[in-house]
Amino acid sequence: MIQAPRGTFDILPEDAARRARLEGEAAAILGAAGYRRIETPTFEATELFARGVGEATDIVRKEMYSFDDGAGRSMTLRPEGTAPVCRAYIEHGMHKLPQPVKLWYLSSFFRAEAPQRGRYRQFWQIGAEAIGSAAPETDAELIVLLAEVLQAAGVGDVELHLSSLGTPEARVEYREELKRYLRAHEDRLSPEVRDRIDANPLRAFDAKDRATREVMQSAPTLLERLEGEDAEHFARVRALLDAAGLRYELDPSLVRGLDYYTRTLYSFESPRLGAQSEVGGGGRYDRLIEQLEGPPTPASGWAAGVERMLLATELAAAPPEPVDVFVAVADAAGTGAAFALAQDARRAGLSAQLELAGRSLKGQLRHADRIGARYVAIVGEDSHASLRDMSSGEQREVPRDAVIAAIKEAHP
RNA sequence: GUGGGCGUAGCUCAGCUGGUAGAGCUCCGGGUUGUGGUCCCGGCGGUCGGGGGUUCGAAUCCCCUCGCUCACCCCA
Repeated sequence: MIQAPRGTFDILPEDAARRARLEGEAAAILGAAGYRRIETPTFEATELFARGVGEATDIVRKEMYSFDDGAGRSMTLRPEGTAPVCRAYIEHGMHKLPQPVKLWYLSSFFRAEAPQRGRYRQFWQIGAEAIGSAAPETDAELIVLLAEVLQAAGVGDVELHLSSLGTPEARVEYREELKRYLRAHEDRLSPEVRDRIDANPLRAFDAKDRATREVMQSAPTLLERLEGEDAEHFARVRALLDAAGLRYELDPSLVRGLDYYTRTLYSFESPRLGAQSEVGGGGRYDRLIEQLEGPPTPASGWAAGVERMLLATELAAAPPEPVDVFVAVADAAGTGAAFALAQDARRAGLSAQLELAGRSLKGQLRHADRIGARYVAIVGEDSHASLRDMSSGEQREVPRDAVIAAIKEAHP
């Protein structure tokens, strides 16, 4: 049997209905804040991610689905949304629009990871990006919007972790300090952390290894080294969140695996999830546009995992569409008339379903009951139809061409 | 890539120490010679994940393999 590829899944009708609801909630919240929808291609030039996400990241090093497009160019199924949106911003000259340009998307992404609860190889994210503003208000607003989307999705009991990375220049000095500290305690670090001391020392804060964690407890943090405008920016973001009544925890160990982040950094964690507890997160990325050969442009944004939100919520599916009339056939002679009646009913604005499985009349009535049909019109060979009210059980003979009017009269 | 758990009908599962595959739900038909929701009867549906081995005999024991899943790692 051919199965869906490992780490992928089918979205069956019931699940699709839950997703449609989630999409509606997000569209309303983001739309009200002036964010407009954008969709970018499912695949992009590999170079976009190599440069945008960072050559040193796990995503680029081992998680991309890349392929040759047949003309010698390397393409990659998008592993994240920020770099493509920035590419579109640059390509369409959006720096000439009023800034910031506020965009949101709901798209699927692809990463070749080992699947587990809340982590898939094709997954969906809702994301929002505000490009062209360095203001701390932009970060705070984005965080508040993400909190609202999560709230509307039914993911209420989340914890917000907040940090700041400063600017890359400010980080250089700190990185050296951290490297010196790690080397001094090298013997107690896990092998993975030790191997990354030079490549990515900040990731040591992420380690789950016990001895490493103990070492990191007394490690110098970037948060305490923030100075000047970086410190002011962060203080302002915090003040705005405080004023908005949003609770958060300062988390100096918060480190994201994407290279493009600067300053503000955050994640929302849900205790209802397993090991993959992050439902959404993001931050500021003031250098990315420039790195992709656009004009120097500050920006900020986040992404939230659709599957993770759905795992952490009780959000019910939208109720199924009501069926005004089910057109049943009493004998084969009536099938043509039944077909026409169902179509006429739909043109008249009713929802109508037709018997399509060759069921017995008893079976047709049972089916009509299951799908919640309000009326059943039983069409036979003569020019009349039996119109049955399924809730009362009352049934009367009606001229076939008066069936629709009779239903509309009862349910205007 | 590494480790734990699990793979029996479309779904949820039973099948004890090996004896020749079962239930409930779903679906279809009938009871009502043209009529739903309850009830009754019947039917459709299974290479017991796959391969090999032990045995007179394997869903059951052994080995290998594949898949799913949770975790490490990483992240949404």
